[in-house]
Amino acid sequence: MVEPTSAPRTARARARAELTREIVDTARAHLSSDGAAGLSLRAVARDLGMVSSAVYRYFPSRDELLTALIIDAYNSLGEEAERAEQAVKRSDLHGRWLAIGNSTRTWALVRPHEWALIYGSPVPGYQAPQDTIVPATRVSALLIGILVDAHTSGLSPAPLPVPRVVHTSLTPVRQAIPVAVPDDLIIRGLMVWSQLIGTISLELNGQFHNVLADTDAYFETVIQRCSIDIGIA
Amino acid sequence: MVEPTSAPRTARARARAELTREIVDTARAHLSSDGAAGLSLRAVARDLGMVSSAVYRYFPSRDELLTALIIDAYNSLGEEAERAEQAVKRSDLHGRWLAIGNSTRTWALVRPHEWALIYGSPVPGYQAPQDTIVPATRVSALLIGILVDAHTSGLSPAPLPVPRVVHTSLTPVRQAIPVAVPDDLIIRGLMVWSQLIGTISLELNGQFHNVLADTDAYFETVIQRCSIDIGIA
DNA sequence: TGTACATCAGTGAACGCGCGTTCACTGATGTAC
DNA sequence: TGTACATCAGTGAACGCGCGTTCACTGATGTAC
Repeated sequence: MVEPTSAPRTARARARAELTREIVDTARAHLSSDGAAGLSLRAVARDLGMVSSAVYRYFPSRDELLTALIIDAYNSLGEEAERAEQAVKRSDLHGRWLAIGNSTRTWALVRPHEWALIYGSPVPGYQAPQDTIVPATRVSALLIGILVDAHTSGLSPAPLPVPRVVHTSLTPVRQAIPVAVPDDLIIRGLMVWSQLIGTISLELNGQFHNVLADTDAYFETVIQRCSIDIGIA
Repeated sequence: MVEPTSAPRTARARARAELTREIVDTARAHLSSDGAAGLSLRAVARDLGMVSSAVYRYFPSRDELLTALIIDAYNSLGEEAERAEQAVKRSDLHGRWLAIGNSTRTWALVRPHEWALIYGSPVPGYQAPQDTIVPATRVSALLIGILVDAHTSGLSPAPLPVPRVVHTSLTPVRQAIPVAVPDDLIIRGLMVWSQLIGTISLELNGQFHNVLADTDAYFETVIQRCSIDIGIA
């Protein structure tokens, strides 16, 4: 949850922690019916049987509540993907990737509005603060781990040439990768990540209507082919 | 535009066509500031110097106006992509694909909110009607054209096996493809299409912050690599 | 060509609703001596 | 251990705002004879 209040002592502190959680939970439920733009403090308060102004004891504004929801969503997805990935034998790079892909999609299908919150179009008038950056990277960190392992075990595919401009453009990501990995592999990783997020978003947004009859089967094929692209099939 | 009023005779009809267009144009402008969920009939009316109820002479409800915007957006993107693709020599499949990719991204960068309207998360409480289906397929129709040409000129890459379930799942898309094309190529096409839409959406949603310094260069590499995947590099 | 009637665009008031946020307040809980 | 004071959660009223949609109406434009 958002406030890592370590072992609240007093009754007051315990009540506060609990209500904070209840507010966030209720807000999350509202997301499903009205989307992020329609998230309303008053509606949340109503559901909890409190007066709308009372919520201000817990969140200074509607946007802070939104931020809490975003952070929670990233963490929830991150935990799910980590759990799935860690259940696979370390040496099974292919299996680790499938675990990430499948758990991410499953998470998204269960919580389409939370997915939209983190990977959908930005909420107008809302600017995500710095606090969301770290939780946002948990899934990609797992993918980076696989790429690094693939590289150090010499599995990577024959690299394609990478133009100088693109090499330079990769400077920011490279910060997030613990060891030196070839530009080509980074690009393959980025493309596979885009493919994953993009495919899930297209499915959730209904763009596969009149295109695919069975999105489960298609998705399975997509992640299988992605693992060929990064040389871990 | 939405109403293909062929040669309006009377002054009244001409005025009506013009005002309809002005309403849509104004609504489109409002999209940029507040997003689709915040689109307001009253605000549009105010901007046009009319009373809010007058808009109901032109659009029976807010949702109809949204529908008009969606159809316009699909058509605008479709026209742009078609123009770009048709400027390339028919035999240059690689160039045709680059034209589609680049024109689509350029269109999206200029009109991020219209992009969100058609490829972003669905507007809560709004259900797109049938009228949007045809304009929605213009870009993918161009891609299908390239795939067909690649196949008939024997350019396609060595096909990977496609599971039976996936074959069946492709039934709906196959309706949209004039000639018989191998399952493998259809899947490659779908993946390339997802890669295109996904990459552009990730860029617009700010997911490449702290990842890529130069998204132009990265995108160029992505579409180059996509054309390898569909065997037209 | 001129008149009578029908159609239509735009007005202005109203209905009923929801929202975020502020503020002075009461009463319960926690803390320091 | 008991009391005095400080902190805090929650109340209820209010401010000022915006929204979609309906309706009876006026006056201009179009049409049929």
